[in-house]
Amino acid sequence: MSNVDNVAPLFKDLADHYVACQDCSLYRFCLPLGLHSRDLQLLDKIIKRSQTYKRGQPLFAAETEFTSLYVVRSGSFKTTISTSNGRDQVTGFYFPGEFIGLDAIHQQTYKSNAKALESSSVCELPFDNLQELGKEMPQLQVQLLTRLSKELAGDKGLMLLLGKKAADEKLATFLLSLSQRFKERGFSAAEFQLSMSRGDIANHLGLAVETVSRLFSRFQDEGLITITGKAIALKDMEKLQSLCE
Amino acid sequence: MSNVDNVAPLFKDLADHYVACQDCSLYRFCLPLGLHSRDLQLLDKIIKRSQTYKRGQPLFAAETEFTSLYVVRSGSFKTTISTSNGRDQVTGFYFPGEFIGLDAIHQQTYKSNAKALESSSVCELPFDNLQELGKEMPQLQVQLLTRLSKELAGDKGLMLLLGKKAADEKLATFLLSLSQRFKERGFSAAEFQLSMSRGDIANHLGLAVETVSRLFSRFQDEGLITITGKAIALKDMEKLQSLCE
DNA sequence: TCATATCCATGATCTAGATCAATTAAAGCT
DNA sequence: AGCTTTAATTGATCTAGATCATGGATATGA
Repeated sequence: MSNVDNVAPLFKDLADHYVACQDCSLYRFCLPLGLHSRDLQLLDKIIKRSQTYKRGQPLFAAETEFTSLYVVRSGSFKTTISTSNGRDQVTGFYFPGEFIGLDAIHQQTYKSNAKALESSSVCELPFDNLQELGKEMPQLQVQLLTRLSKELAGDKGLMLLLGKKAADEKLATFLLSLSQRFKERGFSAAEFQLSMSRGDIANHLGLAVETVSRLFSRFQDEGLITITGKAIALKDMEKLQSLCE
Repeated sequence: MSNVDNVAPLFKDLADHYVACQDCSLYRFCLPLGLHSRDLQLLDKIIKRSQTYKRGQPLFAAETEFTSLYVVRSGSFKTTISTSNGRDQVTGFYFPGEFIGLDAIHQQTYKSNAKALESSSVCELPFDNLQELGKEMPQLQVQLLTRLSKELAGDKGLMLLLGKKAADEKLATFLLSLSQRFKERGFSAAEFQLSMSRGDIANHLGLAVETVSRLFSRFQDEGLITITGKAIALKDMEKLQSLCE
């Protein structure tokens, strides 16, 4: 997640320093929520925090062995799945506190590709260790279940978007979803950086790049947004909202 | 799930008689898989098995309080979500052994509508009881997690379908997905009844009814299938497969 | 059993958004 | 700093599939 000058950089140091769960600014979005202090320390021990990823670097690849879940610590990622003939679909964008890899549990194989969109870091949760811990920590299992359920609900919403919405409704819905997630994390809901390319946005929404580009221009002409490169400001949230239906 | 004459009716009596989990023909698809006999009996006790639903009857409605997960025992269901202005998207079809309501866990509110497509029955799993049980039965939690993960992976596949596939690819993919699920359940992979309407299929695939109707006719002309009303036979699986990409 | 509603098939037409094409603007690299 | 590659914008054209329209087939129900 990129910063905007006028916004408090809540997460800026996460990539650089070791931060225990209990001191982490992501605590309230994250897995440990609701765990007792003792349990939290046990969880803390199994988390690998070393990794950082550069723009474009893969976190994992489809069809490789599932070993770990990941939680974004800083930056952002995208996931994609592919047809056998090479077309692919961006299935999600992931920001600090969000889980990546949940759809790999059932077959013990990653089904998606995950790539960093900018310089990013993650907490790695080796799944076997997590399950061991879960046996003595029902609360942890509940958290995991809740996370999975939340992603599932989000994906149903995306199915509605992909199946039933017009291009402008899709883009408006997408922008407000980003806005909401930035807001929850203490960033400005109105101004932020798009860490993903126009192509990624288009792909994710089931549109052509050109359509997204034209819509950005049109939205700007209509006073809904201002956009310069990757920097976007939402100027008329109400109208954007009404566009989502 | 409807029957076809030449197929062994594995599940035919489930709606009529009480069947304990350990005697249930769905056992190997279902939640109890891997539980010890003692645990199985405990699970068995919290399951409500009374309900049957007629064609069109709701199992639950969106925006109502989440109380239970459901597993289809016989028949089939569809789930839908709606935009505020009344358009809706069929998010899934559910057959015996499949879970309904998993996306409601995180907000304790059903997000979707679930409706029976034919005379159907379910096992109701009150979620609070299930969680109580989960505290002493890690294996149960693992099963739940796995189920959620599987549905999540399926939905990512649907996103690929909705976002990137052409109409004929969508329909072929859909038919083979049904075929696969029938096969897993001991029914014919080649001949089955479509319990859902053309409209439901079209909606689910992000198409117009007319397009689905035309495609069924075209597939029949091309010798890929034969279809008479709700009865369909897949005549050329290889070609259908190659259409999916 | 007949009536009425819903579902399905097929043809004719239209359009949102894809594709093609050319230009400009940013990012990376050495 | 300049060179090369990739990303983004904008315009012109095309097309897959939506929409509109009609008639036939299947259910539902008094």
